[in-house]
Amino acid sequence: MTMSLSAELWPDVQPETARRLMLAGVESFARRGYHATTTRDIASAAGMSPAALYVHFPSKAALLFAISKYGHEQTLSLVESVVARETDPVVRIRLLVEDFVAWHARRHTVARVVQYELHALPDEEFEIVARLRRRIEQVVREVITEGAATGVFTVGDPHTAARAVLSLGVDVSRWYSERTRQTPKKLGQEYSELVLRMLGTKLS
Amino acid sequence: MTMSLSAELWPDVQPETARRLMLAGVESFARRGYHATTTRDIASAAGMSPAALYVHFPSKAALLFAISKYGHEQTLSLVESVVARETDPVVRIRLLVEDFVAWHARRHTVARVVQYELHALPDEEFEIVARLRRRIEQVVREVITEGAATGVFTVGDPHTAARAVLSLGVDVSRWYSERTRQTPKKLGQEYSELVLRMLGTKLS
DNA sequence: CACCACTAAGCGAGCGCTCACTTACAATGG
DNA sequence: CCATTGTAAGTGAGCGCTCGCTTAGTGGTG
Repeated sequence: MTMSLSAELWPDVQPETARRLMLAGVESFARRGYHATTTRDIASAAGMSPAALYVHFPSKAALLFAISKYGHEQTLSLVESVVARETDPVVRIRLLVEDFVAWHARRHTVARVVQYELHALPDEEFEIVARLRRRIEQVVREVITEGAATGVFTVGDPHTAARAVLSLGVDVSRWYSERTRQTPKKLGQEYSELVLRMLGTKLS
Repeated sequence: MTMSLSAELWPDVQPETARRLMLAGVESFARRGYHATTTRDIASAAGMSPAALYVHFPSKAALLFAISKYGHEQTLSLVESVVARETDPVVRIRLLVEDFVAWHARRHTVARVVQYELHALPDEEFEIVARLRRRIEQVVREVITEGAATGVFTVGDPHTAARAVLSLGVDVSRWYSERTRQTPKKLGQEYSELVLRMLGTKLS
């Protein structure tokens, strides 16, 4: 069974038209940026009239927020689920980077909007996604801090190391494209090796 | 002797008014993004009337191009000068990362525009800065490839490793701010250690 | 006086968004 | 079983406003 991309990305958004608008929004925002895309762009990419957007979303910014919030929740739960099912810091970091990087490659269009368009959000909505971002960073930092405490990691400052790890993942969405000759999964594995070495681990 | 920030950033741009406009542009573009800033924003930040911009630049896009081209040339020459004065791959990478990261921290406002607003450029201008970017990436890749050949680096794919190194540097401009409790120089040194470990070097 | 940097005023285009209206369809009741 | 009513989803037209940029004119300088 195959399902539409929009249904795969946002399974619990209803109706399908709203999902199509989100998909059109993601693609436009990723290509041209939020401020350079017009509501007419989005609507016509979704095969509808300009006014149709406002049946499902109160504003253009609300559409961006829906995309951004959903994307941040997805990456947070991805990170949290690794921490929930593993305990060894080395394994945690390996799987965490594998999944985080693979997601930013496979979903690079969504990820680009999530990572680089959040400043276009109104203050209140921005604060909500900023909280989610802080939680993601905190999880990574705590794993590194714990590994440093037990001696499996050797890092100067866990804060800086966590920043570096996340930078590597986030930035994948900036340069990755369909033409990249490396699958998301493979890239995630390669990056997790780089990160583990960066954190001063002996590769097992 | 102190000199204005704009004169420090663009010593050979004349007259001073043009530099002030570039500085105002950098600050506006970095804060709100290219498409969200208006020519009125820029002009009033430079203490002039909206029309004054067009005395010195033919368009808003041309102002962005001037900023972007200058910034790319600066980072390229930074990278090339390290390669010109050192030969050991380990030393080259260390200094290269130190300088690249420190620049992206100290000049994070300019760097933000350079790294994240280039898609707003018209096709022709975009192609010019894209060429500069490819040269930067090429230099880094070649240093890593050479180090891998002589055995001082151990990396799976030099292409991926080069991407990772640049990602770390570029992304600094996204999160670094005046309030960051680490000087650009210190950050560069810490990052260069992370990178050397990432590339499989024994720290000397 | 000629020149040049700069301004005040404003033009045409296109923006986000709204409004009056139509359509498709499900529920209700005699 | 059909006529009636209510509702959600969508359209075409266009409003009020702001955008990038232009034009006509001004004041200071050599």
